[in-house]
Amino acid sequence: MELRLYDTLTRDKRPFTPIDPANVRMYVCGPTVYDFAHIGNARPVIVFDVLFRLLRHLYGEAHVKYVRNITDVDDKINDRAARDYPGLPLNEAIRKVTEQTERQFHDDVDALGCLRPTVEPRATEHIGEMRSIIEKLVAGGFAYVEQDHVLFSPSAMNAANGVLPRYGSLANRSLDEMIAGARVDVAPYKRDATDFVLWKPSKPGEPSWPSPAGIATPGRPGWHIECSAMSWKHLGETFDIHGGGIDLVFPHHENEVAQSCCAFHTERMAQTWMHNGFLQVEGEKMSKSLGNFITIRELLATNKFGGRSWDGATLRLAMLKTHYRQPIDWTVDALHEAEKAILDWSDFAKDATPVRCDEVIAALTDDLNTPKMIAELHALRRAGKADELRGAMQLLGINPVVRAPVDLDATAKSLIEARTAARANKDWKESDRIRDELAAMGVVLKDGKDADGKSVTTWELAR
RNA sequence: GGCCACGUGGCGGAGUGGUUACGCGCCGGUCUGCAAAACCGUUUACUCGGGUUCGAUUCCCGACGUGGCCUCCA
Repeated sequence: MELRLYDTLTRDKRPFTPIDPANVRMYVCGPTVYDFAHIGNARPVIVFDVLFRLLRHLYGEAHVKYVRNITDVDDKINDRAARDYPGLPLNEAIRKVTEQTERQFHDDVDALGCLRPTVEPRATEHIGEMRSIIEKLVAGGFAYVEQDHVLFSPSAMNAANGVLPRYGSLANRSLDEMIAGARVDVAPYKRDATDFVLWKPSKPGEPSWPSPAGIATPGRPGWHIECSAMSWKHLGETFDIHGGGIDLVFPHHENEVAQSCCAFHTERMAQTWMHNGFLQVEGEKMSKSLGNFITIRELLATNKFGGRSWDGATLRLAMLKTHYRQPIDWTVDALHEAEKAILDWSDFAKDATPVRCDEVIAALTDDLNTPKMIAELHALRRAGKADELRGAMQLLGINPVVRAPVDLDATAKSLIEARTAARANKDWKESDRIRDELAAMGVVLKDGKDADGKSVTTWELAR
């Protein structure tokens, strides 16, 4: 089965051919660990988890390496640490913040049914690789030292001959366009407005490491260099797939390409660039100021969104209802719809034996067409193919939702008995009154018949 | 201002140069004492204006609208 993926760089969908089918390599930009991940953060995590699962299915579990970094050096982390642990030395406080946030992140994405990546490297454990790349860039004439900063020069990159890509090719804009569009003052240590920071000096008390390029003052890395360093360490100079949110295309991924290709003299950093679209909440951009900011944890464990909590599988299916490159509108209605399907499938396939389903896989191989895939799941349900449905759910990480068995209190039980008696006497008025009373208590009755045609009443709790 | 993406039936959301998406909802039916649940069935679409074509929702141009990037951001 041929896998086709859309590449942001070439802006077309084409057959995916791994550099080495025995070692398919994917890198995805992961979280900056300073606070709970929000539902927008969950989108790339889920989307690329589905791709990871598909690649494992196509090439074998042992032949796919998925790297998702953890950014644990950042101003936001420093601010958070100083705020939350004012009594501690900054470095100690930072470690508390990053360790705790990393745990929370893992708990959340586990609940969403995501597999752990093969490697989750931390930025602070790859400072040596970052320094090494920076040294190569300075030696190659692509970067320069100024006021204890090391800066990358896109114009030097574009002036160089050879195999290098043109700076701006991923973001599809020229250097001139970037200069024209720049709306911030150019820092005094920059030669050109488009130069970006590879390394910067640390203020006293901030995390710091020995600086590269002969700089005496200890410093810390710029934002973009970590991904070049970690992908190099764990995947090599070039690899197959690089993913992330579409907002990362510029400047983050453009700069990664510049760093890696110039350091290693390569034509491409990744063979395929994949970017998921943005998420809105109830038709509006999610923001703290609008009051619609929502974390994964709040969806899973509080009543903040839609007045109730939601299963991880419901959130996952709701996320996959929209193709990953489209913008998605995160709504309560969509969650209700996803939950209806999850509960129905879970019950329908609860005793099934998972078997593979080629139609579902075929939908995914078309650039992760998850809406088509979901249509195939509905088709399996309609056709009564429980084993295939169960197998497809398993492959996709959609874990069946099983409600913990609950018991009714004595009052409700006696009411049900009283109603059964009333029905036996054809006292419909009393029967309906009791049914309404139970409904008000949140107990929904279902009248049916057993195999012998005898009247049977079952119940369930309303949600 | 520059660049990019998108605009499908009541709603969500795929896809295609000529044929059923799918789901939710609505409506109808079966079932039921009546409902609910369940099952079955029906219904409605391709922003607007040009162009290419035997034929366009699908390709091209333009308009309008929405969103994103250009600054930290999934």
